[in-house]
Amino acid sequence: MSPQRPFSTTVRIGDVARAAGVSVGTVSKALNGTGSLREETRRHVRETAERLGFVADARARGLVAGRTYTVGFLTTDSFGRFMLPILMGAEDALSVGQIAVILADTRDDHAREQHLLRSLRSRRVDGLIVTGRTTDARDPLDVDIPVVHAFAPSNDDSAPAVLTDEAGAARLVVEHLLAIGRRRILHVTGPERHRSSRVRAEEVRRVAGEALVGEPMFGAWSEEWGLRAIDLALASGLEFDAVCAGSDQIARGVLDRLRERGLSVPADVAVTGVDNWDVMALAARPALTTADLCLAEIGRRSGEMLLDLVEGRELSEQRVVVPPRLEVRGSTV
Amino acid sequence: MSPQRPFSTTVRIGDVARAAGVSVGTVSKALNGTGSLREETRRHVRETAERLGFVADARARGLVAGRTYTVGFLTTDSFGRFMLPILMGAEDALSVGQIAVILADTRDDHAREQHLLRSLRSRRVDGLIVTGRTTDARDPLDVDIPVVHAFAPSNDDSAPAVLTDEAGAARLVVEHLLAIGRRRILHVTGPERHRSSRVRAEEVRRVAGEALVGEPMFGAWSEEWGLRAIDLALASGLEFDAVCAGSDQIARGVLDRLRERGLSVPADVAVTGVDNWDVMALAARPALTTADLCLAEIGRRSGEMLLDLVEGRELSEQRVVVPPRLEVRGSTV
DNA sequence: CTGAAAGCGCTTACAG
DNA sequence: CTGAAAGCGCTTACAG
Repeated sequence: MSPQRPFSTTVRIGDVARAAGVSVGTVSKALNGTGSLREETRRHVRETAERLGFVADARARGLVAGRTYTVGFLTTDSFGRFMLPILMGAEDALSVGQIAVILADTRDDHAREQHLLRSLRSRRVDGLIVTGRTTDARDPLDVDIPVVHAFAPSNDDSAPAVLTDEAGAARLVVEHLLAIGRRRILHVTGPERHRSSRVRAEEVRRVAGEALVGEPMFGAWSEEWGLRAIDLALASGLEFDAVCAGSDQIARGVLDRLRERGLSVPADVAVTGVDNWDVMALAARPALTTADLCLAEIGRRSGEMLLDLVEGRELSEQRVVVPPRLEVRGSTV
Repeated sequence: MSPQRPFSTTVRIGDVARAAGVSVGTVSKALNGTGSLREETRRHVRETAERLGFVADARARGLVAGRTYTVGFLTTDSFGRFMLPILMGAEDALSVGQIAVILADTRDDHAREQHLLRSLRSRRVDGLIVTGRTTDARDPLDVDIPVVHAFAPSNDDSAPAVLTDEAGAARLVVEHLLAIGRRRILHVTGPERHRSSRVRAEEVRRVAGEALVGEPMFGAWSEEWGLRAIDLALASGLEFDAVCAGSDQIARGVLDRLRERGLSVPADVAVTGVDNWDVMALAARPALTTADLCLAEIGRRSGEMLLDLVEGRELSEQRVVVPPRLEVRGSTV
């Protein structure tokens, strides 16, 4: 008896066996529905187990099964807002397979990552979901268990992954702006060093064509940049009837400054965002039309994919791209 | 060999023993620094283990140790933004004790909670951190392992808990407003059914005394309510030189509407929030003075407390209240 | 100083 | 249909 549980009341399979007057093997079979037992025996054992509150020790079970029914959720840089829906989605999918998820946050620290990976190995997790704060690619992990990359892709293109459709999100909003008749679209987005800024800007350019006003304006993922970008655009005499912002935060800055400059949304200028971050998109005035990247869906698909991998099933697709969804609100219509 | 790891390369203690030419017992002692071995043997075994990439199976180890070095993080309602810093803080503290955290999100569903608790029991977690979306109290859990309540208190006052200082946060901002000479303070806060609104409002009333203008205005935790509250206050002819908002979101609505009504902040009216939610407080114009509830610290202390409990140490305090911190920015000075 | 054996709590062939 | 025994991968008294 360990010192930390002086009155440990945990009931073991032997206790159930004794109480039911059968062997431990019989208890195991009765509870797992395996072997061939008389229905009466099975029921009797089950009732006894229930009465004693027996729950089999997953460690012991896993020791012989060769699995732990546990996976690691590794975030390669610090654990931000975007992780939350992904994590929830993954947990959802994995709980179907009775799988628990262990959290590991590397804080962008290599030594810490090594340490966490060692800990996850020692726990013999069945697999890993790897994610990060940005959609920039990361180096592959050196582990010998199944890995699914979620949101943040791997440098190794063949690695199983569930990703956002960056270009698709851009296409969605631009096509919407064109559809409502806008022909002078300004693109204000995040830093050029981020892959998602570059990919989206490229797609905006491609889809908008002639309708793109000036060059994409790269800056920061902040409201402040949204404010400033409008000042810059107006100062340089650009004329536009729509702003396609790279994120909801940027879009909010854009909306606020347009209003302050006496421009009316959507009458004079239509505005779109990306993320569908409720706290931004719904509090915006008017509420923001935006592309939802469906992060929870990304988490869910990642969990399902990992489950397939762990259970040795063939993957239908090695690399899933989750389609974004357009949320139309007052900032465009 | 299980089907899902056809080429399982996992090295076991027996492999190390064979390679090093010693018994498994000796390997165990060498790696754990127990028993009495020749320094040379110890080193040889360690080198061999290192070379083979051996990492001991935590399940097997735990089976004899009577512990799993695993705890559950149970969120009693859905998993929101506030949970994130708490979770990160807890993970920080627990990783010191080599403890992994398993996530369990009940989604406010009783059946789901029961199911998750059963799963956590089967995994023999050493303890539980229980939290929730609001600071309203919840019914105690029926489990026989150590539990620490974080952020969301238990109905059982004697249960170990690490809590926010709701009243303290209110006191901090009101004292600050008084200190900078404001004498007509309006209090705009969340719904009255939330404990945190009530507790804070009571403290605002107590500390502000005569300086409180009208009654506390209960509403919602949203920017929209902040906007509307200012309209209501001005319409009813209230005069005030400060607004003490119940959250950063409310404060942001307040700031926006004050500006739109031509009032200058902080010259005419000073504004404070609660939360120090960067994305709100820093994007506010001007940046928001606010009380930080120090959620990461709450997580950290919860982890430490659980560690003490699990390892059978006496708790110095059964119930810790983490002091909030005032962040002074442009909205008041 | 080192090894053989028992045991942690289960499951699963294998006997009977 | 049920039980005794071996085994999963470790640790820890106990011999020697």
